[in-house]
Amino acid sequence: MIRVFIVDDHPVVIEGIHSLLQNEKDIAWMGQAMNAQSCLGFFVNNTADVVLMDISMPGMDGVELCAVMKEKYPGIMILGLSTFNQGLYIKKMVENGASGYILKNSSKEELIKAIHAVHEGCIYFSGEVGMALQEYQKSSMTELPVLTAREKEVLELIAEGYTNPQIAEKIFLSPFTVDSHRKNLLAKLAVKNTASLIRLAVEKKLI
Amino acid sequence: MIRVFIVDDHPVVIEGIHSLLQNEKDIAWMGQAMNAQSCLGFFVNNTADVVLMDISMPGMDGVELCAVMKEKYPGIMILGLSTFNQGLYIKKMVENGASGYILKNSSKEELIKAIHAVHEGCIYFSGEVGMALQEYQKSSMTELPVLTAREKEVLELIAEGYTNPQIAEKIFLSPFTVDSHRKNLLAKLAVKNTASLIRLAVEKKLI
DNA sequence: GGGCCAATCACCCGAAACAGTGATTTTTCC
DNA sequence: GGAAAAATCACTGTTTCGGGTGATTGGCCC
Repeated sequence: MIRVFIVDDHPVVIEGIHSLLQNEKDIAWMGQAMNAQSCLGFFVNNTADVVLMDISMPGMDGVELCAVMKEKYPGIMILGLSTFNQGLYIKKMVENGASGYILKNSSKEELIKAIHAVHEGCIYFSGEVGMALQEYQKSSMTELPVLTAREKEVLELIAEGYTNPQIAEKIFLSPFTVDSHRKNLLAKLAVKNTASLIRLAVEKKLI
Repeated sequence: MIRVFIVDDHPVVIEGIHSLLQNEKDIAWMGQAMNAQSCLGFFVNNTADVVLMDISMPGMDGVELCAVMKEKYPGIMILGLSTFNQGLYIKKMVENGASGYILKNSSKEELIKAIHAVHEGCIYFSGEVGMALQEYQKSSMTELPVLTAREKEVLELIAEGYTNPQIAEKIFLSPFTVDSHRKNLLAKLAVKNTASLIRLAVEKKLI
């Protein structure tokens, strides 16, 4: 028996999902909340196995609530719920501990499949969500100028916190040369200083 | 009918999975490869729906091969395969386009469930793998000193590439004050310069 | 009300980064 | 074998960073 709780600020969604689930024999409806506070209030004296959580809510949003819930009750599995199919939100939700993510217009089958998968400890994204997530991952890595081997090497060392003279010593080059590579990196990646260089490098997974 | 291909350098694993799948009516065994080159060779004249891919192989490893395959044949779904249950590898594999990941000691049911999910475009991680991935995410965010609101604000602006004087102007402070916050950031996060500061900040998702 | 700490501002100094310019050698590729 | 790209080194400024040191104010907690 899987005990399910839902947090969503739209009564229509709560009702809709409630009715989709009410005839399922292995799913028990534990209740609902319309905002983060009342959700946290519920779990003081109660519990559940799986929480369906809207990603956008007034006050504390789903992403934050997810982190708080997982901190307090690591055993409760969270399934993200949203009308939007956007990679960024999905990723954030998962980084904060959600085990899956489905769209509000999912079919009954998809919903139930997701609840079961999440309850078993699996991580699950339904078809369209999975696609969106992969598209998002891909989009964050395209359109990058090609860096040479030396440039990558220098970039790595800069990211590790070494200065030009230290890098020069480490890879047996003149500090002038290291400085040249550094300037080329700034130019190629179109950034103006070390801070934005490293940020870009980490975000685009160059290092 | 789901056409399945496998890449793994261990004949035992290939045999084992082949025998697990051979009685499945909706799964067609397309063939196998024992390294990246022969896998790429196969797909020049053939195709498949789902590729089971070992993560560690001699020569080009699964993570790289995954990226290449997805680049050339975006429609082919890739399911990572490994004996190790390590968050880092799983994450890398998914960042490179894999749609799921299972352990080599998975049960027949898990294997088939994963193949179906991946074929439908879903992203799927079986229970223990899902746990490992979440543990890994969590571990990358712990043990951080608490930053004050101002420090976070300054950190964000540094990461955007602004210098101390520019930041001072932007948030109406003395450049000296901004510099103080900056030095506090370096001290609190125990890093020696802007490069490592920004790297840490991005990796720990402070910005 | 006394202690704590965030937030603010101030100065000095040496080291590092950044901008600009130019040059030579080695590798790579057609 | 010759052009293009990468890799190397060099010098000169100016700006920014980072280390050290210290001070004042105001809010918060017990």
